[in-house]
Amino acid sequence: MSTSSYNWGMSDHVDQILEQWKRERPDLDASPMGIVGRISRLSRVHERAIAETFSTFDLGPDEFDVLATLRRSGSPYELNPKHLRQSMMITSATMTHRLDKLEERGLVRRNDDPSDRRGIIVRLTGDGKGLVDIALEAHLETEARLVTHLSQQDQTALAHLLRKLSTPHA
Amino acid sequence: MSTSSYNWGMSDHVDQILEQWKRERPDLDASPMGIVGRISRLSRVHERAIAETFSTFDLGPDEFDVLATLRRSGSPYELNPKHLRQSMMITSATMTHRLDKLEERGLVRRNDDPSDRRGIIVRLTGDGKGLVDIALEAHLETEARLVTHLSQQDQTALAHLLRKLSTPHA
DNA sequence: ATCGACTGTGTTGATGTCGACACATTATAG
DNA sequence: CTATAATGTGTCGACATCAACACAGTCGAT
Repeated sequence: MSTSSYNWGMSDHVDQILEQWKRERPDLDASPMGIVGRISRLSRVHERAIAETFSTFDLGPDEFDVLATLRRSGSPYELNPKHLRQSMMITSATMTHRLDKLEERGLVRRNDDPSDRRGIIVRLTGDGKGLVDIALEAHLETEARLVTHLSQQDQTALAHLLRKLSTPHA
Repeated sequence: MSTSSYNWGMSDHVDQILEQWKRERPDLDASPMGIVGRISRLSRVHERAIAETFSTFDLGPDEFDVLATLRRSGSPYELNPKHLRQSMMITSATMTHRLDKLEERGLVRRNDDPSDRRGIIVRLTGDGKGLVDIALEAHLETEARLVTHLSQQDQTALAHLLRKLSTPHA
């Protein structure tokens, strides 16, 4: 049982699931799992590979997300927690915790927001910028490796379809 | 800032990220994010919608996964924890915890494995089967809703490309 | 038949995440 | 201007998950 390591190129784990449902619940159409299920599963696989890359830099994917969001926002690498939260779809509790850890390590700093006394502004430090800049290169190499076995055309087509799926109000 | 609600059908969140990297790190090719990043993000969005559906049945997606794996394995709805773990890519600690909860609620039962005294066999109870059978229908409706704005052709093409991406040894 | 390596399950401690709430500040309605 | 609602950040308690380890049972080489 569990033909997990044998794969002759046509059937993946999700295909097996679809076949099982077809047999057990032929009254239902499980085809959406062909998309949703694979996305969920791929996401888990990718996250592990990515986490391994970041472990080289003593970073978690979560921490990298914060640093990278600040980095790509451009100089002076400042954003408020609300923007960061919305960008990465996490709650305020999680963001507070992440920022605490990053601030302890000197990778970001929290400063007062001059325009709103409730708010703060998170700023990438020099150390933070240096770390994210090198981690980013390793990260992109990992991501490239995860998709290399697709042809360039397939990669383009897949990205296009995923973008369509991401925008319900098309 | 955050043109989040403005969307004329071409640009999504990941596109904005790609543009930012292009500006800040033009030396790097961030295009793999067009696939990996979207998969990660879609997975989070989907998981929330799916979790909401299951909450109707006082189930988490994690618990449903166990019940559904047993259900679709067919009568007598028995699998060992190792098979379940491999199928859903979690550790033994997590599986033990999930089974504890499901067993407390009377949805599964742990029995001795007659062929291996180390092992056990997890069996779906009548209650468990009843619950998973109705939860499955609601779940599939949710999943169908998540992909309906793609044409049938796009859905087929996307599923096909995702399967390719899922099988590195093609 | 025996000894060592491996396997299946469970335990423990740590961590990341969330929901619900708290507090101060800002925005809005009258 | 004042009262009320909304907002930005943080705190607290609960929970799912993981890595590392523990232990009993099985397998395999000799």
